[in-house]
Amino acid sequence: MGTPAPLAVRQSLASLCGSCAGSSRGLCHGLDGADQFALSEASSLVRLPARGAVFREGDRANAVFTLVDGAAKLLRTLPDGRQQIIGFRFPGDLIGFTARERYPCDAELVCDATVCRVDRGKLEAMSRGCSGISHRLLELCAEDLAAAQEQLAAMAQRSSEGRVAAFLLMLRDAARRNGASGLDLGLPMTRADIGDYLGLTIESVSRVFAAFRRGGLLREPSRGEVRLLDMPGLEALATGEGAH
Amino acid sequence: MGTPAPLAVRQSLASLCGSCAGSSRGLCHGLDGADQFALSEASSLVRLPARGAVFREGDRANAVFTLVDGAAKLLRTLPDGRQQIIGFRFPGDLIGFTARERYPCDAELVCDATVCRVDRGKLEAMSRGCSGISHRLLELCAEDLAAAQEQLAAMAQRSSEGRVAAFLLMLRDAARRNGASGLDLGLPMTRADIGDYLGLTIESVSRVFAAFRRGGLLREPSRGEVRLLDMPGLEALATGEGAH
DNA sequence: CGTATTATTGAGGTGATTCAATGCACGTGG
DNA sequence: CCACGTGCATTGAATCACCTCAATAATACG
Repeated sequence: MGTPAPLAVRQSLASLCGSCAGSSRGLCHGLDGADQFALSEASSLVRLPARGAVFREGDRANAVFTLVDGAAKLLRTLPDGRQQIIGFRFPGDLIGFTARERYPCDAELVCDATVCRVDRGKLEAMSRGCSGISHRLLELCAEDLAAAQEQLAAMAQRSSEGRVAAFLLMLRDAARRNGASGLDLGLPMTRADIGDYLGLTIESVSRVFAAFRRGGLLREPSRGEVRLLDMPGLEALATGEGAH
Repeated sequence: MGTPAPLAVRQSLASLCGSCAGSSRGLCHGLDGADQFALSEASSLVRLPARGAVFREGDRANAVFTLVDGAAKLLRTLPDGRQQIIGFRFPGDLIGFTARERYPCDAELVCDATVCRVDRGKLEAMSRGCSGISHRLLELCAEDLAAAQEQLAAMAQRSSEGRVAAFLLMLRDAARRNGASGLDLGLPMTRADIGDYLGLTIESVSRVFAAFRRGGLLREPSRGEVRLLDMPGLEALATGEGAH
């Protein structure tokens, strides 16, 4: 992990950075070539299986990760054993960035995935040197914060249909950021995951999906896929029309 | 606003910084004397009345504020006119820090308050110079993020009693950070504010308070004051005993 | 003192949950 | 190839928690 990446990996990272610089979320976004190169020197690609943990709550936060491919969930296990899902992460998203010594939650993959691991010490050393990275980290943190607060607002006073609609639109936005149309979505997470995220039971989630299907808002061509058919309808539900 | 603070104010800031350096949350925490002085040079004290706005959603984010005294709420106005309260802030808390160009939400005072205004340009210039401030900002942002995620977890699957209990404990923690016992709390916000924060109606909030009073969990000696009588009971409710 | 604002309390309705049963897809082993 | 088990999703019926609507009470303020 601490050793320099072999040439082949370094090259894949270079191209990776090339692509993630185009995204509005990646770690490299807005960095100049030198910074990007420095970053790729400190990083390594890791392939992990579905249900694998990127890290666990309480682990020493020795690295940050960029999700290259796949999908992950951030979660905290509650005292009574249930899990609260904090959020989902998609390709291009940063995972595990914190100012604390230990990770504040688990990061678990919902399907096979590839992550780009960046050593924290090296990242911090770099961020002291070049203010570009340091500023970028702050931006990312602020963005995460805004997203969390957004979601908070979303969650508190929305009906089950509103929550699921908002969730689907979030999924759509994530897909769009990665170049997809936003009409056909991968839905790698289970109903249980969605429920734990939205504060609903499995059954409620299932019923809402069924209602959306009946109402012509979406289709599910197969397990793990959704096609959104009525964006305006979903937007309306998510925006609180159906708040109560 | 852009002019240097008069000597009297500067002195009060010096003492302010002295006190806030003791807190674990203030902007100055962990900064050395020189940094603290530089910071006080860039700041000014402002006194605002209850219901006054520190800033509004969409305003250019030209400054960050430390709440010196009083209490504030952060909120977003929903399309249908209701307000979603993102969070409450208490003395020592930083308000309005963002990486974006504009504030993402309103900041409104729930009672008369004093804030310490720091010009953003100066703060950023300083943060480029001394990495102490820059790192502190990142820490604060990460802390806010953790708090928001914590609250998210709290909110989603808790009963009304659990939510109010969690809210009271949050208030207690804020009071403790400012040196109070945590038993007698100021409760400057209305039931409506609490409801908008917790995703409950005014009536539900009122009923929960009534139930807590009947159950001997707390007393309300007067409007705007609470005395917590049964911490373990409240903790139990907040921790999800009464999850459903 | 009267008015506005905030808080409380009750009765009834609605939506999400709980409990329970069934369906469906997938992999495994006979 | 089919029987079986497992995990995930769906659906139904009954319950319960919170909301809505409405009236009253307490408090603050001019």
